Amino acid sequence: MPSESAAARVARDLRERLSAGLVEPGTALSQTGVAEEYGVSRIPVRDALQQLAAEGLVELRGATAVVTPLSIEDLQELYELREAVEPLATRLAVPRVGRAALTRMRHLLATMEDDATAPRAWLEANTAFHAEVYALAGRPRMVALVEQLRRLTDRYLYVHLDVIGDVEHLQAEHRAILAAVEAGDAQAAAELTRVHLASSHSVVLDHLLAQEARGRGEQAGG
Amino acid sequence: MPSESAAARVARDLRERLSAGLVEPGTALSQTGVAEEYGVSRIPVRDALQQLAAEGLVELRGATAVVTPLSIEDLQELYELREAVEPLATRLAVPRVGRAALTRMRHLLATMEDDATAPRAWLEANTAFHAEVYALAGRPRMVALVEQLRRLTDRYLYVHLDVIGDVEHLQAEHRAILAAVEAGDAQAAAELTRVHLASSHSVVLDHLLAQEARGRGEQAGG
DNA sequence: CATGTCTTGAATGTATACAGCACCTTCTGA
DNA sequence: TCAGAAGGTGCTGTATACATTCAAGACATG
Repeated sequence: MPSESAAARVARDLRERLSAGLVEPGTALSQTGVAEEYGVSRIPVRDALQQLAAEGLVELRGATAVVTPLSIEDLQELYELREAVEPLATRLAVPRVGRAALTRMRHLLATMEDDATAPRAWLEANTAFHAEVYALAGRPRMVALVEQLRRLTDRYLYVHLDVIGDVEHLQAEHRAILAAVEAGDAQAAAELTRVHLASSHSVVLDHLLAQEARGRGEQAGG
Repeated sequence: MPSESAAARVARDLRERLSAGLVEPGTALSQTGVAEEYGVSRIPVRDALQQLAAEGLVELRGATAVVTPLSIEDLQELYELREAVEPLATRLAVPRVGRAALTRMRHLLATMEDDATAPRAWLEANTAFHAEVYALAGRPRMVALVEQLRRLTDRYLYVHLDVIGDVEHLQAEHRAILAAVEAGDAQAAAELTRVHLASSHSVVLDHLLAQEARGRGEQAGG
């Protein structure tokens, strides 16, 4: 057995590809096809797909696994859940945030504010910035849930990669969150996190709606 | 293929047994052993265990799956999550609650208040009572999460089955929730749900602590 | 030309088979 | 008697093989 099982390898790679939106939502992932693609048998693929299904990245429609479709309702629900859980995780974590985490957060903030940072790197820094706080909540299930929800929303973000990093008020919110965390004000940090999530939701939703309207326009015009 | 796959059957049965606390937490569930027990091969068992691991009922410690241990910290975290999500689901669902659901809820309330109801039946009615509301939230992911969290907390409840149904203020809270739902007051219903969860948490925690103290006493005395 | 049926193919669910690893037992030597 | 090594036993991960089911397409028929 290699250092990592084939199932884990397939799951990790597929998870990355799916949350980065590299596979069209609605695509059927046949066990046979995935197995051939990764050069393994169907058993580890079954394991991987099962896990991804549990994480919500694929749906088991009857027998076959299909990449979970994107929808405005789903996006809404995901952000509702995040707005419920992430402020809570923030509130629990703030009293435990130490010097080292704050240093790393400042670094990540600087990376995000650097115009030279590519959109994809911006998104990764953004994820890491928030994860720094959550990791200190000492709530393993909560952290796992937050990561899972973030991966699911990432699929919506990657569609609009070009614009997300440019939204100035998101950056301002990051600075405000960091300030509250530094001040040890858990309640404020939690509320700022909630507002920040609402902002993100609104940014993505706006672009999604605009895109949809554009799509309809083209359809009607062409 | 039978009407239901072997993997689904094993998963459903194991899930039931685990959330009912019929298997000692910490027990290792070997694929081979479970396979023999259900008279199937290891492949469907792998699928089932994988799914249960994703639901948090078992932990994959290295290679083997062990029944997730119970702990006061875990109970705390589970209730923190439930208190974050269930009031939200309630708030979203209340405007959609119709006549039929209210009737069923009244029935379930009567069942719970009937002294002839056995503890286990009480717990099932309790679950169904709350599920009536959540199901109408129109949030599939949220509902799945709530069910998952409830199953995980059930493991703690079943340990103290004999006392849960006797706590009068839990019954009173149910009546209050039903009243708020009937009145269409989403905000009140949500807040009452949060309080109700805090009550449940406290009831279970008290008994868990008492049991632990008793255990220590016996250990010290014997 | 539309429609129903049959056939063929592919994909899944599952069983069996094999290889590697870990832990435990046991035996040997000091 | 105790420490250490050798063997065995049981587990997992994975590949291969087979039965079953579902779907699509071809063909006959009204």
